[in-house]
Amino acid sequence: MARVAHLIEHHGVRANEILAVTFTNKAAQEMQTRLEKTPYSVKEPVRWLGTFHSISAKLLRRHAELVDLKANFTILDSDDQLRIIKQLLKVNNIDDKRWPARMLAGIIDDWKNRALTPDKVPTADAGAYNNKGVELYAQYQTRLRELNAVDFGDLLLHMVTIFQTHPDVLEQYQRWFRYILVDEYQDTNIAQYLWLRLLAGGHKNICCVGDDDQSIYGWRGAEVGNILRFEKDFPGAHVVRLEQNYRSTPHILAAASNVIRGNESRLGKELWTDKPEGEKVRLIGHWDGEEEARWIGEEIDAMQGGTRGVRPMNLDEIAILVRASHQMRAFEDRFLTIGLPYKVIGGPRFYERMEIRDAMAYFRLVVSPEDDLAFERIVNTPKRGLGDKAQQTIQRTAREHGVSLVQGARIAVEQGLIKGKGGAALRDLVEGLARWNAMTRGPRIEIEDDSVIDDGTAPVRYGPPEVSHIELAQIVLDESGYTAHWQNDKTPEAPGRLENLKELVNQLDNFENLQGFLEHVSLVMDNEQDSGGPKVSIMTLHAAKGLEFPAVFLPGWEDGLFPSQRSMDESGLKGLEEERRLAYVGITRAEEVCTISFAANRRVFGQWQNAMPSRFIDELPEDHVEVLTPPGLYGGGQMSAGIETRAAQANVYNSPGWKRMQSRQGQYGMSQPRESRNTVIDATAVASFTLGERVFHQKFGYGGVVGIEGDKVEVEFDKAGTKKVVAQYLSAKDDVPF
DNA sequence: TAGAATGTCGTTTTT
DNA sequence: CGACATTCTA
Repeated sequence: MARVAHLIEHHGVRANEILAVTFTNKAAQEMQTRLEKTPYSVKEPVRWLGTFHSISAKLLRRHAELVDLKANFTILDSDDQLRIIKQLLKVNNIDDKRWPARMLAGIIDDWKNRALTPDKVPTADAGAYNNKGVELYAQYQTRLRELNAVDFGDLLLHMVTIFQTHPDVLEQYQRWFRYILVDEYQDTNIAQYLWLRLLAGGHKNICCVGDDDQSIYGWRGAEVGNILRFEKDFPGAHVVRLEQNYRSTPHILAAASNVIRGNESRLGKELWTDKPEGEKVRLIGHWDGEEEARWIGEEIDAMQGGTRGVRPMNLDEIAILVRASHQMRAFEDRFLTIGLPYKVIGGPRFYERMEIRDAMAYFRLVVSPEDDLAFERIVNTPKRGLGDKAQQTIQRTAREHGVSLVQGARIAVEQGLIKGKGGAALRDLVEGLARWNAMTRGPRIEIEDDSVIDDGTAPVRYGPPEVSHIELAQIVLDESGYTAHWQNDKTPEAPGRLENLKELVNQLDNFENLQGFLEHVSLVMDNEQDSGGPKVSIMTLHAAKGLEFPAVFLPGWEDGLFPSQRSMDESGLKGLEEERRLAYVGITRAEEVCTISFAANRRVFGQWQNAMPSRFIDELPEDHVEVLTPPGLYGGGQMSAGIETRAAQANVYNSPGWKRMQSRQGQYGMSQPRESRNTVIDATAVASFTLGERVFHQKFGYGGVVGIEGDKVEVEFDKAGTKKVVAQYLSAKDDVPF
């Protein structure tokens, strides 16, 4: 960052000649604030600072017509994307059981990450998705154009295409962005790399910051090769190695270094620091995931109260970093019960919530009535008595007339194709949409020819709207019945959803019109409202990239979870090494205190499963780690309490009259617990693992496969939940005394 | 058509 | 377990 400021200060570079690119919005914000805090006198803001995606979106709006789009295209999220793909599969008579839509979405994303348009997909990939991948990809792109929409991948891909096919446009931006700065370069994929290389092609004033040991996005097409090839791409590049670390204590640094040493493919570097020694990295094992959450909760309390032997910590200084987002739940549950304030970062985003997406769909339709996806989403939300049949009628009418769904609906209403209550409700909706759309503009002025219909081509202009976009948004939500829908809803979530809708409308204040707002929401907005004082952060290791915290907890270090079994199965050693880099990233997020933990037992899909401690734990340097549990047994003392708790819980869930309201997206109504679930057993066994020279023993339980140094006890359940020992290769309890 | 019951399957990681 | 699809019922 200082580098940017330096350019501005000493080389007469103007702030708006700089293009600064990050991967995440958080990093962009961070850059912005750092820039403001810099010792240099930056007078004007760096205007072109943002993520690859947000900058690409801005550029693409200027040149949309070059790729057959209109400037007001909508940006689809992965939900919309999936819906379109499902529709395509249906049209093509493809069984999405055997060939899931998700898979195709992944393949398409992958191609887009590699900057491959349908015509450029290499023949080697022709077999993808049952030989139909490329064909469907082409259809998908066509459909997106029809909808005047792009997905995330398109934002970059379209810009690369434009740069490649329109040298004049490219040159304009090469002149414009005379200096380019890229953060986290090790995570660029091919599309991003081309994007950068094209833009920097003329002047080659490009500065990239990155660390090959922190490359954790291989699965998203990131190419560490980009960073290794940098000097070749930009001959004469000056490489600066930064090996002094200003963040972590020596113990933490040593732990991280020792783990990452296990990787074979790396450039290799030795980090050092002149920070005071601090405390060792701490390691603790637990009986199960709930105990782990409980223990961490207590630790945080103690840290906050200053009774933990380290300086008193503010909740903002503490983070819990998990491998997979499902791990977050145990912590949320626990922290809610003990009233510990927390925030989930990078969890479900604000705009991904059902009510926000519904509201946005209404806004989208108001702004652009041809947005069929938005129409499909809200025709029957709130319930208007328009079921499958009615919706099919609308679809058919639209198709017959070659018009959008809204138009189709209007025709269907006029021709009386939909009878009864549904018909009346649809008429209301269609009329409402027309009315609201008209409210986005003021009165029509400068009519040159009365005979010209306002179809978008007529030379008409409008005065300023009479209603502000904020009022309009409120009107749309109220008149459509959407607000009432949630007011009448009795589920416990309803008040929160109304609250969110209010927040959504409030946010509009920061924008000039609905359009600008829609763009912001789809690209930037997250659920961080940062209100109500300091909070513990809970996030994935991936989301923690680039961040730092005085105190970090790293739970769930079990083989299979971390390193992730899937990563190892799918990518072998490469996968394992990426997992190890993730471990490295995790440890190095900590400035002063780092606590690693694991649990012997965890519930997976409602079944108890157990796991060995992560192999990365074996790679921790003994001298820099303090093991909190004595080398006897991990979590042993908790066992009986654990089983009692769970048995009690199972009784509640399995009691015959027990019912529960469901109130999730799309689903409604009551559901009963199923017999075969919530099984509990009390089988225990012991396994050992090593840390440096020392051997530790760990007790497992709860059934499933119980591992003992290669030998095992297997337990199975029948439908009624009766336990049965399938195989017992070793007598568990007798082997290790405890 | 809406709601209720039953069936099936999945947990990496994200802009 | 819980999300989602499918099938059954009023």
